[in-house]
Amino acid sequence: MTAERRATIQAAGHLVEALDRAGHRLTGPRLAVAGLVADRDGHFTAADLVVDARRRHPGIGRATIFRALDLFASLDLVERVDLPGGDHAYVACEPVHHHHAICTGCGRSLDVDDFGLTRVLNEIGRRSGFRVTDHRLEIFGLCAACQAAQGYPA
Amino acid sequence: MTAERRATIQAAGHLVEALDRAGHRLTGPRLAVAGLVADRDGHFTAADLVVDARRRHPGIGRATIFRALDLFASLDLVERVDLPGGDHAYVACEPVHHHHAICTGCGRSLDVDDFGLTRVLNEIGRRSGFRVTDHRLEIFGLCAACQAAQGYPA
DNA sequence: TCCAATGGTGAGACTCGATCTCAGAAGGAG
DNA sequence: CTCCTTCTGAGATCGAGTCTCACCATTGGA
Repeated sequence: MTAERRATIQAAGHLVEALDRAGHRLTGPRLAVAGLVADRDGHFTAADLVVDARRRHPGIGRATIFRALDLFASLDLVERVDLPGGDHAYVACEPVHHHHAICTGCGRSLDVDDFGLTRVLNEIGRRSGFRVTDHRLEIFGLCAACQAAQGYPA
Repeated sequence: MTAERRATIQAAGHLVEALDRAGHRLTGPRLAVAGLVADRDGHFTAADLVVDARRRHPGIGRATIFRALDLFASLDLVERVDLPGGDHAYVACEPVHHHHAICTGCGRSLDVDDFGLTRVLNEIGRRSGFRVTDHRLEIFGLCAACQAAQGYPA
């Protein structure tokens, strides 16, 4: 168990470190979920993780996975996104404000910073009298690799 | 029934017209749902409409309401938005591309046009190689009226 | 070393929004 | 009116997410 634990900590390094820093216990199940999240490439649903867990860490309960995801989300280690179809998904990400560009081809997501959005929001507030307190921008499209694969011109 | 039908058509005029134009039947239940949507001020959940319907048009099934909302959404007469809490809601809107600013005080929503967002998205695409095909911007905050009510300085 | 307090866990029941199914009821072209 | 198609209501069903509860693990104090 200790070897597996060490391997997980290595794979999910920053997740584990952030958990520790926030004063949460580094339990086996949490490390396992952190590992599954770290191994995921792109967005995933809670159900995806449940399936992964059943395969790679049988014995972990569904509730524990939801709890771990909630915890990660509360620490901004993971973010909830809403797919165009209305499904909820999660994306592992850095704990700073940014947005996600989600590739509809491969499902990977790309962190995107502000690029002037704040200015646009300020403009909206100024013109409409609306006091913006929160916002969410989700971008959908094709990443460079998927464009190439589908023969788009560069 | 015909009088009620005429009244509904008047209240939910553009919804009904759009349905007709798209070649869908103007049935009683659909007109009723269209009327409920038109009477709503701000965002609402499917459950809200179900409650409204039970009161004002008993006899309309739950499934019918969901089907009508799906239909309206497919015609861009109504848009699905995802509230910060993760709930799904709908907003009646004009069938042109725009975004919603949702007031967390009163729940009303304000249609917002582009205000430079397209430029931001283009910039994102240019810098990252991502080919943006779709996006969703949701803005949360306080409308002018709610700010005044809560004593914010102008 | 023991003990109690705190925090975490698995299992399974439960909630509730949303979808599906199916028999029957309307719309509407002719 | 007749017939075909589309639509509808009722209720079953699904499924994501939450809750409860008894039990386990870790920690820090004595």
